[in-house]
Amino acid sequence: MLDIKWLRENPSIAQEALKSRDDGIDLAPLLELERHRREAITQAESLKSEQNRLSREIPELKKKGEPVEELLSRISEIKGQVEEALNLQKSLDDRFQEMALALPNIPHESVPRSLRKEDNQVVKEWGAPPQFSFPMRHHLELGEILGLFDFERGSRISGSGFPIYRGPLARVERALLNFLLDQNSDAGFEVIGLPYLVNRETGITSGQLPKFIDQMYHVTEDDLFLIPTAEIALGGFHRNEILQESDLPLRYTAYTACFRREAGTYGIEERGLVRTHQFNKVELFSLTSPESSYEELERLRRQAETLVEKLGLHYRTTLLVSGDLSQGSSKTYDIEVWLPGQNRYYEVSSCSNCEAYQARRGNIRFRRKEGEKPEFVHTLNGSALATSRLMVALLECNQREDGGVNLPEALHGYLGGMKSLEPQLTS
RNA sequence: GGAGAGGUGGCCGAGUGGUUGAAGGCACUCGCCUCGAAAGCGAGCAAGGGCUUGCGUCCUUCGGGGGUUCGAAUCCCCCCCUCUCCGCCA
Repeated sequence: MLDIKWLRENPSIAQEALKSRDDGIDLAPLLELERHRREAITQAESLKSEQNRLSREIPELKKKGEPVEELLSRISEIKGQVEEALNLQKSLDDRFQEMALALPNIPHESVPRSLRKEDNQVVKEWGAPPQFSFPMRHHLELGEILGLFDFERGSRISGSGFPIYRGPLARVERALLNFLLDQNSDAGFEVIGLPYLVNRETGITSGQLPKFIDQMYHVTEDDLFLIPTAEIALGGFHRNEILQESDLPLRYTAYTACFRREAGTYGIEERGLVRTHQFNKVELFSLTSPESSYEELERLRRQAETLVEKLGLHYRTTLLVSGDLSQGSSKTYDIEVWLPGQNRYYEVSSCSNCEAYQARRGNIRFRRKEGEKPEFVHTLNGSALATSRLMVALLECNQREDGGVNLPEALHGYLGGMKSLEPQLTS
């Protein structure tokens, strides 16, 4: 949600900024509707005020023992008008809310303006793509050799896109999750355990609802939604709160399973673990004052990069152009690891500053000083990290000629001495 | 799922139809007092929104939504949440 007052006062700046994200956005109807809405409010409130004033005269007349019939008929007359005005206001307001909730955030000034994701800027590269002196294997092949996946039974019990990890890989993922949480915790992020199902209001807070409802698994019986990322649940964590300035920044990290319907996406080039309906992810989430949120964004990015570095994976960091930003973000860095099997980089982390976009939707505020007006906080989120693609990278990048895979040193302590995945001798 | 109790301002807590946005207390802010502080005394202290250059003024809000009424924190209905007991269950 954007600041409607700001929008009203800076229509051309806003329009231009939004066009840089999506050509199709036209603010004019929204602003027009907003004007009508305010007129309707003024009208309804002045009528209501009159009704209230007349009502207050009744006890006085009664006290004096004078008749109230005439006054009552005047009131009932005005009541009809009040009701009519309120209905108009309500319908304008509903339409306005609907349009306003659909608007994406304004890109930060440091974000390159372009609608083409090919224009995303690589701002950092670390390490180099692995070179193989033998025929490189796709992670599915390695999985076959090492007995790591069971896609068939995964689809038997759930459907396609619900992979099953077996044997050592299941343990490697657990090691990864623990490693990631420990690292984040050491970096000052509070580890919290979250619900995976959230209510509608929480979905709206993060910007996921109402627009992307078709991408979420929806439990209609209870009107709950399976989270596509822990960010959604974390965004709702402080909903409707007024925090103290001294509370900020608040830093959280959480592991959750993530659920995405991925409606409309094709999976042919993304066989295996690259795109699935359910995956595991550790998330970072910060709430800060407006003036420190961009500093915080760099912190999140740095934290995520450090994790990839400790795992020894080649990556690059890109600054997304305006047209590639997600709904709520003002500025986003993607961290992408190289997947030899796909012959391209794939996102393992996305770090975004949503500024006040989510805070406004979820009414998350803070007060600088006793007696001062509350202000909206800024919220930031970053994956640190998503494990399925990480595991693809670990498998494909660290493979040996015999099909075995060496595991990074950072995980050894979490694996009870296991340092590699070895080809099975029996089948 | 069944029975009961409850949900009021940053917190505690009064309030069963009429200037109650809400007594009282705590916390907080300012002033007096004091060398200074505490105590004491006095004053202030909800959020959102409309109109207004401003002073200000009006509207909404006592878990959420509907209803009754000229008027609802107070009465009625539905829902949500918390607590206790029972049932069921990882």
